Amino acid sequence: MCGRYALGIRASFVRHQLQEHDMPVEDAPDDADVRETYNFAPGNHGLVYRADVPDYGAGGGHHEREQDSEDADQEKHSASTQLEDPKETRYKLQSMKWGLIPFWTKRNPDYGTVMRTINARDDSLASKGGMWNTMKQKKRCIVIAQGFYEWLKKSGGKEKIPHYVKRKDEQLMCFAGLWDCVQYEGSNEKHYTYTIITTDSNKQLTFLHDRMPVILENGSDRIRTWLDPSKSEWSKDLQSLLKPFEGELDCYPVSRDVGKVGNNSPTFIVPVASTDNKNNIANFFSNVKKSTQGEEEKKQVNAQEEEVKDKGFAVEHEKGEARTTVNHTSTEDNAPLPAPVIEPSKLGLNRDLGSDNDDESTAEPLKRGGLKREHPSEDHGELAPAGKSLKTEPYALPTKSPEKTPNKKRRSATKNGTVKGSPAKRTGGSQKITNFYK
DNA sequence: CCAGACGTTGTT
DNA sequence: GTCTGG
DNA sequence: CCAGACGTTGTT
DNA sequence: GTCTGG
Repeated sequence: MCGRYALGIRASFVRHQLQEHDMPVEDAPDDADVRETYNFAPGNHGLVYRADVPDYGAGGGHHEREQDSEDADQEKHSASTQLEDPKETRYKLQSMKWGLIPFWTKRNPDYGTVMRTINARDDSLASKGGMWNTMKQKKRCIVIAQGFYEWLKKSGGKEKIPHYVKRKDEQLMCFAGLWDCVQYEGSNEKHYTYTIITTDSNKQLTFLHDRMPVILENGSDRIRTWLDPSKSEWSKDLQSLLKPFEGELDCYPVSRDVGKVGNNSPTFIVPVASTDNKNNIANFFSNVKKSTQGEEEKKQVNAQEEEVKDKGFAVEHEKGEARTTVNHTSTEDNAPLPAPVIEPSKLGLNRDLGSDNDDESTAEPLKRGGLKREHPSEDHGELAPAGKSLKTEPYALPTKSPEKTPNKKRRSATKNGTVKGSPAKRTGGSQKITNFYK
């Protein structure tokens, strides 16, 4: 649950929104350090809101390296200083990578890859030990999103229909989360990562799934409690915050295209046609026209909807929702939240942010196609992805010399064993092989 | 003592 | 790092 | 979370 | 089926 969400807004906009909700932001990352996308996936760099406390383990903190004791002392000191005066606590937005890697991880083939740590169960936090132990005391945070996706499984799990869930008031969605900071052996680079806490679904969403992210009310005392760095010990207070969302949310089917991670479009958070979807565009039109028999109407409606999409006009329009008139400024960038107007040229455009993995294995410059539609004929050819000409390239990639050992064995990321060869390998340059198995 | 796990989801 | 299992 | 790969040799 | 990449 909650393995994909929408963050099609800029850090600077988020900062503004938070501050309007009495959530101060003393510092924020550059827009460029955050993956601004309607299709935010694990491994991407997202936005985390947290108390500005020391990283502690940040570099391991307890590693036997360098000025360890000096470091620890200093951190302890500044920590206690802050703990004594919660009112002086500063809060900030920070860019972090989704998929938590504990500070004690030794090397790259990380925990996040091997173990799935994009989520943390509320009940796992309740129990004593475990890997969340250190983080739940001093590294609680809020993960910022516009809303999240969930795939409804139909016909025995064969069919998966993506749904989008957002707040009714169009405000940012605040997930309860945990963060950590790690420095791998022999490196000075800090890696900040986070996880989103999940709990049981509320009644509204049980039809979709049995789990949902913990959503805290913007600017609420609950958020303040959750982020309060002076609460450095796990308590009933804190545990009791991790409950299913009590308010009502918006939830509706969206384009299947969101399933493919490379795709990105503001249409992903817009309702898609479906007969039992009250919010969708098709029904909007059918209400206007209110008439005629099924098939014919359907066709027309669909046609109109496509039209709407292509024109870049897509609104979820109904019951006079109070829309907080937002940065309508430049058409240059993605408009905040269910965009009233969407730049046509923006549709189906992948923002060229490159790979969002900060590992050494980054960069996959080619093959960044546009949004694939179900009806390719609609392509206006307006955007020809640069680098389409694989022909001219000698190789698909300047692959790092493929590791000669294709065995599955992975070196532990948490222990020091003696293994020769470079750590962390990914095999590149693979071609397509069809149906070997099965 | 050391070695190894430390997680979630979903599917069966 | 911390806890559990052998 | 979903989509997509799932291989080797030898040559550059 | 299972693992990796995004």
